[in-house]
Amino acid sequence: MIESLPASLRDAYEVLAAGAADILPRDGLAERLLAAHREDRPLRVKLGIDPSGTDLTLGHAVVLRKLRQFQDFGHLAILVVGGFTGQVGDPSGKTATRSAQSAEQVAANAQGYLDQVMQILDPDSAEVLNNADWLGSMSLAEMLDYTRLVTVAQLLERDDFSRRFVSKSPISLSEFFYPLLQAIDSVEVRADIELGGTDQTFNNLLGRELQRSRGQAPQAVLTVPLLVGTDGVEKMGKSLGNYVAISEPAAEQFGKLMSIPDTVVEQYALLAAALHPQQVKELAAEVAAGGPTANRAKRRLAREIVSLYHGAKAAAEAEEQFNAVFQRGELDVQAAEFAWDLSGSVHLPALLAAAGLAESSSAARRFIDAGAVRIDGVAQPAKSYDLDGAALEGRLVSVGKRKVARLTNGGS
RNA sequence: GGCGGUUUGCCCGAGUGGCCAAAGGGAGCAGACUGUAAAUCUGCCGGCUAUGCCUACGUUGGUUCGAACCCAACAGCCGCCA
Repeated sequence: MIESLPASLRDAYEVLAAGAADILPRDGLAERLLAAHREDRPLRVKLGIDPSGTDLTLGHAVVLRKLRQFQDFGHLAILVVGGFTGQVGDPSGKTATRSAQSAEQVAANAQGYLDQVMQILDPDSAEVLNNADWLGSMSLAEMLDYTRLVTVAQLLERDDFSRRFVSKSPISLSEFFYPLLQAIDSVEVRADIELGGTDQTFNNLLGRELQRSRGQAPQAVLTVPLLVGTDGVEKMGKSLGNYVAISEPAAEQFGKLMSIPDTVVEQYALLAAALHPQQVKELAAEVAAGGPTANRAKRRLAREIVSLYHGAKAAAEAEEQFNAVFQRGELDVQAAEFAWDLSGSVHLPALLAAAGLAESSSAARRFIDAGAVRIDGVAQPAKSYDLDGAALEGRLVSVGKRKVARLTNGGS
């Protein structure tokens, strides 16, 4: 199948298949690409989204980047907002019943969420639909008709359900409906392909069944893997503090990306950047070479990713700032200002805590004693907690290499 | 419903009446080295303008000059029985 693709589709296939955790059925993607080519129409590529209030991270962005690639090859992104399913709560990967969101909450979250999503997608070839529009008005008879296509045994095969079943923790009937509802979406939007994380595999495959029953060509399913966090071990997530948010300043992103372990550079290049699979291979080889070559490769990766969200110019500036601060050991001259009463004697631990450079004044003392606190780059001696305020005005105070503030006189 | 066990800091886990802000490990943070990578070494890892004070060992109450440690009740978790 893949071999039989015309040359013009080969490259598209290579790019679109790159980084996928799974493509089901195996030749489904190639088959759909061929069909679109034959019929001279764009593919309808579905992605279900559950707007949450949070900032998008590079982890969330993986599947969106994949969708963007489809757009770049002329296909149509179909975003299905879970206005209805959000009220049910996705049981995927959960070990307990998930708290459902009200329709109002979903709507409130949707706008800010979509704004972020559209930084990655091309809004001109994206359709945003809300599944409340068809699920909300569906008759019970119609619904029951769909339920005939799924058996309980099938549902129980999913490991999140089976684990809960075995351990006798409750599974509400509404949760059983979730995969079905999501599958009905595929019928409604006539999806050619559905994207999702690996945890969505079951739901997405169910879409095929329902489509077939309604006389549609079953969608191909393409799942993407989870992105590992900047620590290189755990999955990227807010609670672990190992994430890079797409809305973060360029310099922050650059720095965080430079700190990822070598072992995950290839993964990031594949999943978080917009590089051709060929370029990813080159990058991986450079990292494996070690030394300065590896460093250059990682820089390139960081530049590529930062450029996606802030543009090439900002990425170059971020790298320059990185060089200044971490390579030449200069202080970040663009440090935020912090106003504090500098008349008379100043208690440094209290100042550091108030400026957010330390979590508490006790922690600030520890930093001072450890030699991590510098004033204009000069390490503060241990146990020296009280300083003359007049000598601090306009100075740069730093804790470690990342936390810096410029002091100004003010405050109460 | 009955009996037994268990509950310690971000996580794991020692401690069973004063020497306990609580061993050890992991994670994390800082310093040295470096490619803000890895590996390695060192220090820190409850709060407080601080040679002391305060809060903390599931919750509440009690015994005691003194409780993470003993007692009681309650709650959570685990096991056995019904």
